[in-house]
Amino acid sequence: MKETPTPSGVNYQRVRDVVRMDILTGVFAPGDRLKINDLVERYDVGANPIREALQQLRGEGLVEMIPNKGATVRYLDERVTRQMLELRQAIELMVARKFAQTGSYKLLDELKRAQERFEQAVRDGHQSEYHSLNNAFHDIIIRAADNQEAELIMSRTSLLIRAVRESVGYGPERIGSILAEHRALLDAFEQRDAEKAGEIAWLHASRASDDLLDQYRRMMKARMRVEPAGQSKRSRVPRGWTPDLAQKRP
Amino acid sequence: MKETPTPSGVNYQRVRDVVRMDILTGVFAPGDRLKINDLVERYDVGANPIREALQQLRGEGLVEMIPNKGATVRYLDERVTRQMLELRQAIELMVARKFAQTGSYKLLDELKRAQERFEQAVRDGHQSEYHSLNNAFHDIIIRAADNQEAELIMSRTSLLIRAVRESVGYGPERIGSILAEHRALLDAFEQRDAEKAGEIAWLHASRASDDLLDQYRRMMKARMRVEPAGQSKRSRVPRGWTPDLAQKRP
DNA sequence: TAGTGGTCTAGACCACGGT
DNA sequence: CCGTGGTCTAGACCACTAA
Repeated sequence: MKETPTPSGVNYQRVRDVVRMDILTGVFAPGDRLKINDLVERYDVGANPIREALQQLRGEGLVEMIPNKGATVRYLDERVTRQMLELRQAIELMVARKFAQTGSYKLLDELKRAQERFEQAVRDGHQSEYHSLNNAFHDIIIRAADNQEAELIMSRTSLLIRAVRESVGYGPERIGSILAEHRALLDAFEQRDAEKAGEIAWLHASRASDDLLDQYRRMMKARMRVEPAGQSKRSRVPRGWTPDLAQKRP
Repeated sequence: MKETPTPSGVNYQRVRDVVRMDILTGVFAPGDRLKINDLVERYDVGANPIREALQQLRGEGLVEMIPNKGATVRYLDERVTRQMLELRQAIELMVARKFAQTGSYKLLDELKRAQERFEQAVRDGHQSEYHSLNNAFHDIIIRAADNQEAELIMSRTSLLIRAVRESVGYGPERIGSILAEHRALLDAFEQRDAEKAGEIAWLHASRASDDLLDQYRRMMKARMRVEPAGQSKRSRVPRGWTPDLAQKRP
């Protein structure tokens, strides 16, 4: 038994990790209030580790906190989703350029093998593996850029975007173009053409964005039809709650 | 008869804001330990608001925290600085493309006026205004992108990079090319040429990066000469530390 | 005005590093 | 194994809101 069921470390880390997981697995839905007392009971620790965990998750963009009002699971509206996707697009372009310029042949080989595995899975119709194999491909490129700041942003936004993505999966025609775009990217890398690689990555990310935003809108529309007023499992949102949390002091 | 000369809000926010300011104004230097007890005394609050403030600053990238070891002001080595500059470069490209595509003529006018003010200040030799006028120009472009995520990253990294930049200023030849690059960017915007605008912004950011990293290395070398090898990053804080807090109770 | 729930303090607890 | 300093708990305090 090498796997610990609960994360290790000091309490505020454990709470942070398990709340993060609970948010990402849908135990807490977007908009749900995260009350200190509920969490105290749920995780059997005092209020302060809870508060610190929530502050950290706020820093990760998973949670919104308002002084004297409390924390809620961040609600991703279309605008914020678009902003994240644009940011990812910019980073994808940057790391692609950098890979074309400085990526070692060893990494290029690794990338080719990742693509091979992806294509094989598609030929075999193993849909459940698409997402992780696609991620594996992009991770190699990103990690090669030696930019932890960018990596951090990519992984954080991945987590948030996964919530939207996980319910729908890829359409069959989209998979085909993903593979084609990856191959074009590999070509550009092999030619050491940074600008071309960047453009392909940019376009690739752009198509992925359009795809995801499409699905997002479809999801919203369906949800609206089925469930006019959402009510979550544990903590209910107070009546008259407005999802407008974006208020900032200029 | 209660005044609030210090930032308002709940304690952990006040502490966060004032510690941030103290870091950025050099009261706390990179590598300094931020001990809970010192801060408790300095700001006259309990440990927990301090801890929460530090957790938030950690999320902003200003502070490093290690469980059971404490917090230190984040030390920006050359690698991290480069990573931030690359990230900013990617974002500059993205927002420039977006401005060329969707920027209103009103904003374009605003941008031209900002550039005018910048050029005038250079003609008049008002060096102290260069930095803020340059920022003003770029801010217009970034804000037009309607991307709070990207804006947040730009402003956070600005704060961190300012610490390196503030000591040196711009060389006279660099200022000339900055102005030329801005004019080229304005041209591309006017032609609505997104790709060209992106490339100019990319190159512009690239030159700024090289410039800053150059100065960074020069600074390090000078520091090394003054303060040779000695003890490494451990125990950088003198024993009888206790900063002269003349500003504790104004 | 009572209730709910976020915030803060005092002090106990405990991990680590030095001697 | 003692001191320093980070972590956590219990409970008081206080902001907001519903009645």
